[in-house]
Amino acid sequence: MKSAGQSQFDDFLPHLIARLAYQLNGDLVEKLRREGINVTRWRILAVLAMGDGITISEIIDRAMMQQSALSRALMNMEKEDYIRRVLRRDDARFVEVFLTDKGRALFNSLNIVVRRRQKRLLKGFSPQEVTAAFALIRRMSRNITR
Amino acid sequence: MKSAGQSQFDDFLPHLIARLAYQLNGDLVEKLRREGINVTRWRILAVLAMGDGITISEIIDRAMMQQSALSRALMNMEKEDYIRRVLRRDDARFVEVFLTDKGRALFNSLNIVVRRRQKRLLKGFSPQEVTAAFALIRRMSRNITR
DNA sequence: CACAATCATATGATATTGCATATAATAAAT
DNA sequence: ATTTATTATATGCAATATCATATGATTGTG
Repeated sequence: MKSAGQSQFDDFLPHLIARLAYQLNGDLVEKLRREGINVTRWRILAVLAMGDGITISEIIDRAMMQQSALSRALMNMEKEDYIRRVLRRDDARFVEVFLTDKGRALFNSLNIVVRRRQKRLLKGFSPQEVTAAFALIRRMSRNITR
Repeated sequence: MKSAGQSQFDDFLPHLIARLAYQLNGDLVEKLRREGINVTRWRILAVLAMGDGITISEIIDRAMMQQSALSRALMNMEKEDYIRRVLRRDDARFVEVFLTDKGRALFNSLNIVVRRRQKRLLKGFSPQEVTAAFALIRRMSRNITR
């Protein structure tokens, strides 16, 4: 009875994906905790490290979070001097967000460790399999957004 | 500069997976909101629907959440008569959790809708591609847990 | 049998999130 | 030039999550 239930779950792909993301996350959380930050803040750092001076709305798309949560996270991160917010000159509705040196240093120190996760995730995959993995995830992503 | 950053992100598989899970989640949230429940509660219902009478610890594994969060969610769901908790006879450390009729009815009404997501996720996939998709996700899952 | 160790769950304190709505700046319309 | 809409971000408040620790039950040990 129990094993039947379990297999029913394992046949449901959205659940398997959620589980995989959860596992990946748990792995990350441990590392981040030692630095005193959480996944939300890590994502913000990562997004900004790929290119700063972007607006809140742009961060939302890339960091996968809600506007209100982001707004508050940025407020706290600014207090702690990881980022700074600057009103855009020609249109003061926009806030442009920049990494401080402290923020960039934190990103760099974590990124080395975090990048290893991809290798672990793809351990034992042939180059073709790696390519296929990327293609598959992207394809499912597109299926959902449309 | 910005597009380079974006592509750097897109080459990072853990991020793509997190994004896909996030998209799936957002999609789910909309449906659940109409019924007045959240993703946490949905997962609990789903896990129990696969087989009840299980303990908190067993739910944790399957529903992908923390013990303290689960404990509180169950407390609220019991108040609202979706589940009930019963101490295990021979070992009162354990709590066995059961769906009530109300809980089961809610699960059934939502499950029909939610199951369609898998079809959408896999839209345009051949049977072989579906098989490959499951295999891939499971393989990455195993890579992470080890 | 007392006593420590272990296990399963609950809870206090605090932080974070989510929803709804407010504010503030700019664009568009009359 | 006002008024109205729209866009971008912030915020009040309630719900939830997290961390650390407490409680209560059982098992093992001297």
